[in-house]
Amino acid sequence: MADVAALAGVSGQTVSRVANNRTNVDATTRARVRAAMRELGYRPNGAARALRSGAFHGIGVIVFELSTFGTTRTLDAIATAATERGYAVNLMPVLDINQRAVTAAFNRLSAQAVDGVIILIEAYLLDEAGVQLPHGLPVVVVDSSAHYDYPVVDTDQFQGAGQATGHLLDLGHRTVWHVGGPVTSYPAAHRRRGWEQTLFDHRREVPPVLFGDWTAPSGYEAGRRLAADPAVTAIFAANDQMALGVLRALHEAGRAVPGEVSVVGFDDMEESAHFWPPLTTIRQSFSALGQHSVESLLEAIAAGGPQPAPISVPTQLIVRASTGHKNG
Amino acid sequence: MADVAALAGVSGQTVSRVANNRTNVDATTRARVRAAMRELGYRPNGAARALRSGAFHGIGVIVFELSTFGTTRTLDAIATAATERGYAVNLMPVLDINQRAVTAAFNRLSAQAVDGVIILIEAYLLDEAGVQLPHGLPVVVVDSSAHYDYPVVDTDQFQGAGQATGHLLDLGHRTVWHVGGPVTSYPAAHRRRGWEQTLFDHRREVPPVLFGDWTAPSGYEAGRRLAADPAVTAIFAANDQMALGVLRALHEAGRAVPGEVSVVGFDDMEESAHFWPPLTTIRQSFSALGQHSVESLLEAIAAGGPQPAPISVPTQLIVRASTGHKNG
DNA sequence: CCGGCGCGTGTTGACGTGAACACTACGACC
DNA sequence: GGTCGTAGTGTTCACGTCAACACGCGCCGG
Repeated sequence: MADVAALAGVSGQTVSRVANNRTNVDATTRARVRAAMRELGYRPNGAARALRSGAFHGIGVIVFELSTFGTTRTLDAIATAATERGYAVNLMPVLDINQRAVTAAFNRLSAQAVDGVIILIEAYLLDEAGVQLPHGLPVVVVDSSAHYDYPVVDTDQFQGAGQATGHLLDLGHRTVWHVGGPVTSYPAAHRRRGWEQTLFDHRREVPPVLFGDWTAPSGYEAGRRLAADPAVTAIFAANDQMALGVLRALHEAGRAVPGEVSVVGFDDMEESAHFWPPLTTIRQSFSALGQHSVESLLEAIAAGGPQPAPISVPTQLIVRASTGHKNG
Repeated sequence: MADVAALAGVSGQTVSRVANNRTNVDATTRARVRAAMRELGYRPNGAARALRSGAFHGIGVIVFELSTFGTTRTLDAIATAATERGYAVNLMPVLDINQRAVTAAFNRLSAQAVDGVIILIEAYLLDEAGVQLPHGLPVVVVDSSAHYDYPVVDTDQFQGAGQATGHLLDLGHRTVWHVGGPVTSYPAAHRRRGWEQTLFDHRREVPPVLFGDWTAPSGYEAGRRLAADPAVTAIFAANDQMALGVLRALHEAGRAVPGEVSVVGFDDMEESAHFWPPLTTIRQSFSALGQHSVESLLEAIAAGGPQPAPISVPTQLIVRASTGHKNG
């Protein structure tokens, strides 16, 4: 900055004023400073700025694996929303699911230049790791089961599972089998409860749950067992990837979809519309999820502290070719 | 920091020494400072640190859309590699594909606290936007067609396309049809040239390319046209998502895969193994891609300037059920 | 003709940290 | 017993920026 000031023949303060687009600078002076900036390739030092102003204009996002579909989409929405509001996004990956790794991520966090944090990993990991979140750092958790004193944003898992199950019952199926997510996952538990409650409300039998781990192979494994049981005519998988595995198992067993068996997923990945057959599923609005998290966090930052204000994002049933009337 | 120092009855410098794990601090003093830190919830100010040391220990990653599979996986690998080396990852999304948005992203970049940048968007966007990369900021481009003076890291698209095409010819197919990526995309162009060259080397007829846009719907559209042509027995799609669309179109047209038509994709997404039928594809090592980019960038940062040292990551043919002998 | 006001610009200092240097106390060695 | 080295700690200052205040000049009204 000093170099720019010298070249333009002004003081550093004037350079600062130009850099920040202040009004009280003469037009010719401004032009001279701009020229000097370009010539020297000057760019303001973010660290000094942050130090001076006390705010970093950055948020941290703690993630586990980007490879999972939902996390990625949410992160995308968060990044977009944050950028639009002039905030930078700092990615903080947790390298391993264990206490040490999570704690390490939070220590890294402490040293980072962020004004607040969005937590995208499942709450049970935090519980297990027993992490202590830094004081005075606003936090938003994207997982409705978090029992911390932080604002929470999440998809309405319970409602979505109800839509999926209800849709299958409406089609005349006696009951609905469920391929669930991992036992440890709270979102998976909410979907399971939504399914269970709907069956209960309709006074239907509740078949045993087959647990998967969100991946297509685990869905395939569950699908093979379900395909072997002729009583099974309707399956609700806790996400689209497992539904894909179920579809493959049904194809291999020669059971027609939706002729003999109907299948519903959850998430509405881009690909789901092109599975064979195209998958009926529950659409989550990841963009709404991301936007709300950023908004909540920035509110908390502005207010100087976190204020719990849970937000629940509704889901939408997308009917495609993988579901049909029983014996239809 | 001053508060901690006062509470522990030491100078600020000693607190600094403890925070940085220097050796020359008495054990009892160290313990006292640690206790004071905990009590006051002290965390070092990243901005001041960066200002003092001149290095931010952070890298920026410029991305367009996280929703595309390859970008996400690469970003994941970059984040992991960077974190392992003690670097923070700053996500810089380009909100729109147009000159203004790209330029805006680069301006944002200038103000950000990063020591270097990895560019994950396609090089042609940079060309079109005519952006001027900041001076003195090391850059690595993940797109082998970049003609800038920066280190370049990319998957060997040409080799991969050759493997895919060669595999189909080995199975006895007369020639191979191609569903290509967007005309503007250089990686798509490389894959197209790899396919073309292989057909040429085997003295086969080169059918016209059907251009898609990487998405399953565009693959579906291309697939419908190919399905209508009985001469088509082998299709190489430029990515797995388009291959998925092709598969669906073939199913709908009643053409058996691989009985009548063989299909190969590119990327090896997690789901590809569970498509119906499971998809033969070309696996890219995204983790290698990410790791190499980070390594190249950190080298450039350490050296004080970028040094072109192109890295090409090999591909691997993964044979699954979607390909078979002609008329087999 | 003088006081005051407003605009454009310069000067000073502080944000939190850590390198460089200064200093003290104490043990080892000749 | 004096000199030197070393471990532990304190003091000073600069990193780049910007808010707060100070200054000078021209213009207006009285």
